Amino acid sequence: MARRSDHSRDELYRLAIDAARDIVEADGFRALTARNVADVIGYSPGTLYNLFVNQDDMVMHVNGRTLDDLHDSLASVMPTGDVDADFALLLDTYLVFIKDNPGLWHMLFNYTLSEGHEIPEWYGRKVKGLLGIVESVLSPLFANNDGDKLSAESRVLWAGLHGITALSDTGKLSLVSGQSTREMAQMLVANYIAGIRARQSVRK
Amino acid sequence: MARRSDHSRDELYRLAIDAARDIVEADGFRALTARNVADVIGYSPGTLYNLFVNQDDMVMHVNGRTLDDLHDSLASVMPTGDVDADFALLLDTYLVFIKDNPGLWHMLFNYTLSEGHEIPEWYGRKVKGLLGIVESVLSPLFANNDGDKLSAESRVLWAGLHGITALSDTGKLSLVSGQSTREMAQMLVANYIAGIRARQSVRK
DNA sequence: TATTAAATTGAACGCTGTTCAATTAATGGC
DNA sequence: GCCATTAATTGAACAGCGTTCAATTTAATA
Repeated sequence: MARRSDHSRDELYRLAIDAARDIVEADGFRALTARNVADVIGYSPGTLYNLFVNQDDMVMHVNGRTLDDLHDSLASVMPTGDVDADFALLLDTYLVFIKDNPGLWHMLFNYTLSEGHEIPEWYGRKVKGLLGIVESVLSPLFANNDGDKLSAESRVLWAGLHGITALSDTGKLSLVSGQSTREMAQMLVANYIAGIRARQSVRK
Repeated sequence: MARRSDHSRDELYRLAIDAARDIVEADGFRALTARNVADVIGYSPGTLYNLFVNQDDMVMHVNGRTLDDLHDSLASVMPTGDVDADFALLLDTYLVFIKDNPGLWHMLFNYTLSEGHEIPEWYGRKVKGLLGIVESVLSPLFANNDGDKLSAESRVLWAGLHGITALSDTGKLSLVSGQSTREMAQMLVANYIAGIRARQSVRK
């Protein structure tokens, strides 16, 4: 059989992405197979290869959507200028997003492209968008002409936070002690921001 | 055929782990299949299931070995009491280890257990050993009776560093700007330690 | 209406993890 | 030295995977 007109190409794309997201949230990203997605949307596996070049590509598109959603979440935080309070809220918003989308968040950072495949350019753009939010919260710490420093510090703090959430998520931090992910993240933020301020006033 | 006496069980275990390590370094952890390992050591795939309960278990054992090697590397750093200098050296030693064992390090943090499988207890013990090294370097910052604080701060800083190395490794940080992984890690360490000191002297 | 072009399928290929009956060799007891 | 037992090893088999592609069918075009 061939050439059904049940859905346009765009509709099909959306169907596939939505099905993929459901599968990932329900059963983890190891269950995200072409046959599973095809079953859910009522098409054959081969059809998916009209939409995506391969599995890596499909995962990247799902991850891209997750980055968009995360951006929307974080963008709801309106900076007041109080860096500590603003960042605390940003952090909690992030942690809520993780709690609400554990499977998708896990795939976002734990699916690894097969050898030789590079992260697409549009993906980097989405990451930059996220970093922009972090920068907007951190910006009161820096002079207006210090944009380079601002973005560098933002990236480092963002990456540092990722380390805590990532290791907690995968259980690779031996979280035997009583401290929660949130507490650890708050410690990192507090010390890091205090460190920025301290090193600025010393002006070495 | 059966019951060759070419190797003892322990020898076989070592053969398998070594072969697995070679495969991972050569072709990435996606190439770490039972058949590939079996081919290298000259046994059949089934034999591997006498040594390991399944693929997850085998990967965990390879990762355990990597943690041991990393521990040995980092343990070569002898703390002088100068926290900044000691930690800088510790960091560089870590980065050298990553550079020398990119495939194994990548698998250590990017292989994810299949749904339902937990990280084994002995794995957590090895991680604790690593954290002990970090603590020994950071300890001059804290009073002798503040062991809890020391280990908490050590874990946070260690996790933060992991975020930077992990995101750099997978290209998920949009490293467009000029700063290298090393520079970012140094920023994190510098600010974090400065933050600890600053917040201690303020004693809020 | 005839022709072209696009979409869809399902079978096929080679790979994967894993299991297990069958086979063989080392071991322990006599 | 022989026999029964036990343990190790195999390879075939199963179900699943990503991916390709000839064949088919329909929509769009002329």
